[in-house]
Amino acid sequence: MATLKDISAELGLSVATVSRALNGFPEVSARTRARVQDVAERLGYKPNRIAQRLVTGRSGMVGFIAKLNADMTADQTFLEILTGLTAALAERDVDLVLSVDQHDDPVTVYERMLERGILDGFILNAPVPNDPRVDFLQARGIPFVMHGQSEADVHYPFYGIDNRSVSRDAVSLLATLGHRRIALLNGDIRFAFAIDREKGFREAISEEGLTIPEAFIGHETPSESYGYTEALAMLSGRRGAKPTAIVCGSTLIAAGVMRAAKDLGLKVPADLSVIGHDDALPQFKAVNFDPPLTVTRSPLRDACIPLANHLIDHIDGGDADTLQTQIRAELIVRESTGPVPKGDTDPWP
Amino acid sequence: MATLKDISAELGLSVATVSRALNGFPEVSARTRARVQDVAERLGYKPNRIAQRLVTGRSGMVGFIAKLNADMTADQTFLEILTGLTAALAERDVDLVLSVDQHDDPVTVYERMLERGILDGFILNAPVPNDPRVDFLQARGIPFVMHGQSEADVHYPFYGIDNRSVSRDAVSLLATLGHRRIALLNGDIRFAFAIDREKGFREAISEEGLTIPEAFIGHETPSESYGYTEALAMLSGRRGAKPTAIVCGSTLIAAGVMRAAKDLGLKVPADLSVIGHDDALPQFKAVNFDPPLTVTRSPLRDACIPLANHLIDHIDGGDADTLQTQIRAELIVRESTGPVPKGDTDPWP
DNA sequence: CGAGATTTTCAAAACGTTTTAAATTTCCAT
DNA sequence: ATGGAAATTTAAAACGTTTTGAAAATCTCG
Repeated sequence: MATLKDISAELGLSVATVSRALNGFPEVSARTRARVQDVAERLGYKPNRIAQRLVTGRSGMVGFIAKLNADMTADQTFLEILTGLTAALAERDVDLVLSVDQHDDPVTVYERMLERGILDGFILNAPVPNDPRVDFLQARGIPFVMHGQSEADVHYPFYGIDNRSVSRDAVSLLATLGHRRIALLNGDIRFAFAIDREKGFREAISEEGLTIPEAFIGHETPSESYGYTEALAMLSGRRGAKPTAIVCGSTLIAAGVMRAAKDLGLKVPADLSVIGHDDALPQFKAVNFDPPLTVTRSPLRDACIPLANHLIDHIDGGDADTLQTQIRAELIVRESTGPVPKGDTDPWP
Repeated sequence: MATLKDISAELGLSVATVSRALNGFPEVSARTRARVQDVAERLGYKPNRIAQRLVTGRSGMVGFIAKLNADMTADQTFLEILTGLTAALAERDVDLVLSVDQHDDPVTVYERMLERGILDGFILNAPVPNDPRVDFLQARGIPFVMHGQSEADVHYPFYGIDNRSVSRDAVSLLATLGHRRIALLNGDIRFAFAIDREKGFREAISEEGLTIPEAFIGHETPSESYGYTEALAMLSGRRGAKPTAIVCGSTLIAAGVMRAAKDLGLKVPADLSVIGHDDALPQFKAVNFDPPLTVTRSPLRDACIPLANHLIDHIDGGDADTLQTQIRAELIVRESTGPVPKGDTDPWP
């Protein structure tokens, strides 16, 4: 591996000048810079990250810790994020150090990774209210970026979608179609995104002058089978009046709901409207549902580039408060939503 | 962060002695060592990896590159390996740098990660015959460990199962049960594991004095739907004589096969015996199949610790030829295999 | 007690980079 | 030419560790 010394020896310059020339410092003459770049190119010089880090305190490496579910599985969304993230970070010459957390204490893994002293920062996802990781990292002054948001007024960089609006848009569409009995099958309520979705849902429901019985709000780790069993329970009439529309926390849940409808002989959207939130995972497409699923959509992959940029900019000294982005998910109306069935326009009893 | 200098200053020793004391060098007196360890403990000293790497040439970081499928997905096995690997590496104080490869050229990502000069080695998986990554890394003298094996006589560390025996054990069991028409639904034949499975399958078949029509050997990226459609084609009689037993490359394929059997009104194992290879993914258990699936079993998770150890030992100078392990998968007979159906004992026509 | 051997400790160099402070060169107006 | 300002380059220090070669301390035994 070629070093600065090799280049400087070749040109009879000092390493300092070579370093400056390569790093675009203004005080090196154009001629010298060109000669240096030439030789650097020819020798295939790449700065040694390790040496750089030792003096600058930066390593060009950030950490990501994947939290496993209780059943020791991780979901596809995690893979999706990982894929996009490594690509986005690579674009800015940053590497990703990964750890998979199988423990219960949320911060010990962060602590352990920090001990080695090789990380410039972290990417966090799936925030919970008053996320302990935030306190931990802020207390130590470690930069991080959050995918999503746990509270309203925070002072760290984040990128995420407006989850309240996700539910509001869904409810608003359904209300416009005349639906009065709208159920919610939400994601795991421990997480901020699900809390916000529920909040937005309740707000929108009451703004539409509607109500929502507690039996028709559910939340659990998204899975097809959760959607199936809950929808079956709701649509069978076992819980009283049946919903005419179900808002789903994910396409996976929506798939289960649609299977339940099918098994009960209900037509979508004639008898039941279904809407889901779509993270746009490549292996599971809402548009291929039968009928194609109406969704609020925000591809996970889209989050990766801003996430990487926010973090790196913050590490580079960027002000946290300016590195906050919240976008609105797109509402895509397909064929799983339709007018409320005639004669089914009563509100919940 | 406490440094060696802090400790040496506190004790009035040189940093050299402190370094030696902490690293277990024999020439430091027991008394001094104890004092040093004491202070190190009290100050929470952790060696700075970056500085260590600069002088030793070791970083304590290894790379893993996940290759995405054509449809941009990655499978659960990848997650499983990642989980086990980060845990096993952490046990020996090594970190995992991850990259997800979305390109076609298999080595460019390795090249890019090497450029940064921060990796001690790589963990490779899913070898193909004459794997180009092997040539590339060997040419550069970069240590690596392979999960699986592509050829018989290799000079790099590896850990994997004997895939020929996987098929042989399956065929042998089925032959003992009287089956004469045994089909194979293998994994993606580009990979060494699938090639070996097919090789072992053909060997065992001919050793049992049987034959195998080409129409009843299939291979594709494992999926439930692949198992379903292929089994449907084979069992419908569309291809001529039907198999009485199907050997599956994965439990996923086996699940599809069993669904096909069910849809055709065939009972397992009365009408059809099914056997699969089980990587023991936590979210998908062969024992929960209906009926419980007979498998050759080798938990992916089990590979992670030896994989990590082989690599680290190799980086530490261990001879590659001694760091090679091949284990035999366990045959677990459950209820998806049974005697050949009476009157169905003819060989393939 | 003292020479020699052994054990223990130390100062300094090294790894490859960035950066500070100082030195040199170049340029411009007198 | 000359003085001084501006532009460019340099030597050296620093980051935190390991390691080399030498020095100091301790032990051994006649």
